[in-house]
Amino acid sequence: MIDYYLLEELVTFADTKTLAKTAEKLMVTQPTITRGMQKLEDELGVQLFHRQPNRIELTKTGQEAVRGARKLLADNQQFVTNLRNYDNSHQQINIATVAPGPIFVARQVQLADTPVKIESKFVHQQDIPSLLTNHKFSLIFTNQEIQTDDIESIFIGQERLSVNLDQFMYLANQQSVTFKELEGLSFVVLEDIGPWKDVIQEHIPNAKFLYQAQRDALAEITRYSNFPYFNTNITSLNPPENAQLEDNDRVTIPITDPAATMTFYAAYLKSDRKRLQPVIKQLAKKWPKI
Amino acid sequence: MIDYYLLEELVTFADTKTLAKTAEKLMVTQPTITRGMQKLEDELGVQLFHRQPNRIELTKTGQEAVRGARKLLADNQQFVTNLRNYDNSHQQINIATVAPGPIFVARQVQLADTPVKIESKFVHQQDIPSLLTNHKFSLIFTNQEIQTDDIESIFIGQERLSVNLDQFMYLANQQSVTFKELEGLSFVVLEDIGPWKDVIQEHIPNAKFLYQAQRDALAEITRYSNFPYFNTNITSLNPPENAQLEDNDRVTIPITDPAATMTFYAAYLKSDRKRLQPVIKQLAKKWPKI
DNA sequence: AACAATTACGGAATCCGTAAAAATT
DNA sequence: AATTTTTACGGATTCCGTAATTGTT
Repeated sequence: MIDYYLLEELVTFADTKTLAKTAEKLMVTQPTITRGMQKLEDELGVQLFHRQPNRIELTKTGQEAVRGARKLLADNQQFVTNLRNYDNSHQQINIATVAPGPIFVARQVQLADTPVKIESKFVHQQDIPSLLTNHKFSLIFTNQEIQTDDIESIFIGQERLSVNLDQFMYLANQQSVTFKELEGLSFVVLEDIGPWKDVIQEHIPNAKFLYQAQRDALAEITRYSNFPYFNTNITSLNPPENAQLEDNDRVTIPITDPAATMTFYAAYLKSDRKRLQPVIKQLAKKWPKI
Repeated sequence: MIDYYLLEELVTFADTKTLAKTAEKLMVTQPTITRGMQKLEDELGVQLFHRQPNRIELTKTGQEAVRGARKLLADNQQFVTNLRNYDNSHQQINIATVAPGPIFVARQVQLADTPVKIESKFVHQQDIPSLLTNHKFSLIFTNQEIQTDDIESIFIGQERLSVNLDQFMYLANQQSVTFKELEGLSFVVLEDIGPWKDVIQEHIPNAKFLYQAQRDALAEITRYSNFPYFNTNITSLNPPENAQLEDNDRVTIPITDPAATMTFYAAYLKSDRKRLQPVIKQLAKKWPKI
């Protein structure tokens, strides 16, 4: 077994090209590195360096050793972080999501023994497998099903987009609207809404979107202007302090296009299925029907 | 970075279930293991064990740590052997094959600077990718093409099976034979002939095969009996000491079935292409045409 | 009483830094 | 002259073994 500190010295040498700079970077003295590389060669039983009195460089085998060493070091690092994530995952249930909606539902979940923690930043669809297998999160809401050897996903519920209009707006009397009918309007929209951003940008022709980074800034704008903005059947679960968004001068009208309805699944490791069962049950139950 | 000796203690504990047995297996004293596991928990920052005064067992996190540790240890081991193989591969060219034929051709190869070493045991087709990427061999003869991200294979030549018959045998006057015509005969065959074994067993109906492990035992039998045996266009490259197999009382007749012709490719790492080019060139050149 | 784990202390092995040397640019 | 690697030696750190302690079965 090769000790890590030797691999670290080797990799640093590959980056710095001299033993002196290696020593400096690792904050030790040159002789330490000299001995380290001698020991590494000795333990591996292969020649890693071409040596001249004033010059030392990697052999082909040495370069191959560097490649392997980099991987071993990265794997060791990964092992530690994975394990800490795993430990964390098993003292509480960490939930993430690709879009804001499911957060409101997840907040309603209460478990007897296990705390539930919800990540505020959204994750990207393509990162979900590694985030689960690395135990960074135990359960991730996604709008695309995932099935792999280790991961499965289960239907949780649907979120339908509505538009919130000034009551005197010409569309305000309709029971429902389509994206097409919203053509050309200017909307105030939260900056970070995950895949919804693509949905509205693709489906509402010639619309302008005034993106707001902060939720309270958006609330402020909608209160003192008549810009339309978006709601869903899920945002009704907003906590009371955000209830100011409910405004009598405005009406909420559902959008009927299929693209305005997003289906959410909960993705998790199959090995976690049993542990997560009560959470998933509550989520599906508390999810507002359309 | 976690030191390997701690991971080794952890893995051994998982196998033995008590610190005492762990110590015994690793040939150290119990306190060493106690301290080691304490240090490991401390460095990882997670609880690996449920501890009672007289009892210690892995937590769930501990079990996860064991899985990770096993992999890290195996990877470290693999790193060392890979590197030694790599070093070896770059001081000589190591050649292996799935069938005996190409060995005779490979023996003809002579390079100015690099020695060529030929593995006597045959490898299995499915092991070729790992044998190449682990640098166990640099070039492997196979009868199936291989193309992956790292590996390519190139046509080298064809080997055609002939049958060697007693000159007074009823088929001995023919210019060629088919497998079907050999039906029901008893053949003396070398035990280890790779994929050829399947070929003859599948294609010659009701035949009996008297397998011989040793080449000289087979030579002995064929000399003092009139059992038919097999040759190919490649075995003509046999070194003189085996030339005794050339026997005037016998005739060699080619088998015309497509299955009696085997196509060989040389598989190697794409990164080795340049280094192997002269060998491959010689091989293709010295390969006897059918 | 027997067994398993832990703690305390002293010794051994390993690793490191300082100083000096050797050789090149 | 300046830079780089290597060797020699003494000190510091870490790791280990022996002995003793604690608590359970």
